[in-house]
Amino acid sequence: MATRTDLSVEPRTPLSRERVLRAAIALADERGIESLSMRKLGQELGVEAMSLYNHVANKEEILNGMVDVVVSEINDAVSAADAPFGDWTTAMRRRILSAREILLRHPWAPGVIESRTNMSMPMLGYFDSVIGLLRDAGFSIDQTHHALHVLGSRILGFTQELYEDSDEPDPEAMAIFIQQMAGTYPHLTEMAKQISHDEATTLRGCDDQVEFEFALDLMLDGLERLRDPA
Amino acid sequence: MATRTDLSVEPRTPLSRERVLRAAIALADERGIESLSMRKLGQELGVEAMSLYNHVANKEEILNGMVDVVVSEINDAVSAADAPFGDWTTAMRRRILSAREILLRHPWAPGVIESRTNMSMPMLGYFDSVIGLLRDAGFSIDQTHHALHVLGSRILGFTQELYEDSDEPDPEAMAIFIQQMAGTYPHLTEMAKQISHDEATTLRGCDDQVEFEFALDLMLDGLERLRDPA
DNA sequence: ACCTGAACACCGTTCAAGT
DNA sequence: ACCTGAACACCGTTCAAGT
Repeated sequence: MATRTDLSVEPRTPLSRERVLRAAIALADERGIESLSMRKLGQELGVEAMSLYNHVANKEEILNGMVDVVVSEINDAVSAADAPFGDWTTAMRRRILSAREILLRHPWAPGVIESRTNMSMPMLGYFDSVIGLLRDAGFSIDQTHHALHVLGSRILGFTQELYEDSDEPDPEAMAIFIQQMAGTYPHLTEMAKQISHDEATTLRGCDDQVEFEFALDLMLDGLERLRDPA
Repeated sequence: MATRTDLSVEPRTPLSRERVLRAAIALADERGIESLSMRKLGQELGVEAMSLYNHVANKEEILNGMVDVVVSEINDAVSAADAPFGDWTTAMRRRILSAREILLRHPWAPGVIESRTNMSMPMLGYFDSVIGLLRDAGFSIDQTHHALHVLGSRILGFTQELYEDSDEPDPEAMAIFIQQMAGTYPHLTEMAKQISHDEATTLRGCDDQVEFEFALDLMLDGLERLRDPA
């Protein structure tokens, strides 16, 4: 009982670049990106921090690798959901929303993606297919370039969250805030009042998914108008 | 010559919260936000790092304060440029572009703003006036809320830069890249080719100001259509 | 070939001690 | 009231030494 008999099956899986990346992603998913240090990652793998350097050059390369794994996941998802018919807006819409689904499972990814300075192959592949979709729809190269800037990070399924609503709605604190700030920030309080009123139905400050799709559709509409000038 | 006579004028200006923040902003502007450590900031002020804690609670509060200074700068600029006539799109356009002008002088600001978790008074004031502008233009509260999500960080004058083009254009490396990647990423190379061709005129990969304004105008058009449905 | 311990140069921050 | 030195608990990373 005290000793494992079948040593050949689980003989302390050897370290590898892939295993390091998988562990890093799991750690960031579960405990947040700020918990990802070389020492803690080593600990998670039952190894000293210094051993990691046998498989990755440095922490920066771990972050690069983590992004690549996630973007590859996105590439697989969108190419699986590829349908060769329908207009380009619905194709783009579906693609972006499935990218978003994946990124929602990796809350650290947007920040890390943003901090990368070099394009990796999975990322190049993703953008190449997005550009292809727009070109096939009839956009000129210039228009396609503009479209990428319009959609921005939304192409990958995320947007900059200016002050994400705190996890706790805390209607009482909100009520106090509204009362105190009514004089100083009349327009803001008016809006906060309505949002906290709607809260009964949506349970949160605002429904991020709804807002994401609203903004996405507005941009796709604007681009569609650009493509085929009346 | 060796001794300063007029000691009363520059008798080693006493430390203060304001002086700490000003030095922090100057340091981040000149040497990048990654150079902003308590020890280096103290050094810049001719003081030990630990002295800073007499004027700010911790580094987090320094970052909060830096953002507040910059956002106050934006508030001053937009209220100075306030004109009570013209349609809402031109008013919003001017406001956002002058915010952008200020943020371009503080390259660290977008990242730090994004990492804040609490709204400060200057930030609340800025958003209140943006909301007021939209409400006065006739948008409903819901529409105004959507508009904020559509514009996102663009309201403050910046957007997430997915891979900012490296500072050095390096046309030779670009040519090699294009040749190597042509088979794998056909659409991307087609676009890169055109961009590096235009480079003669624009001197950079792409003109960020032009792209920012293009995206902004597309969004303002989309919102305007929403406000007054035909 | 892979893993380790000790060490280095950095962090933010606390605290008792100085003036 | 303000500043300081020493110290603590953390970082990423190097390197000589182990097996």
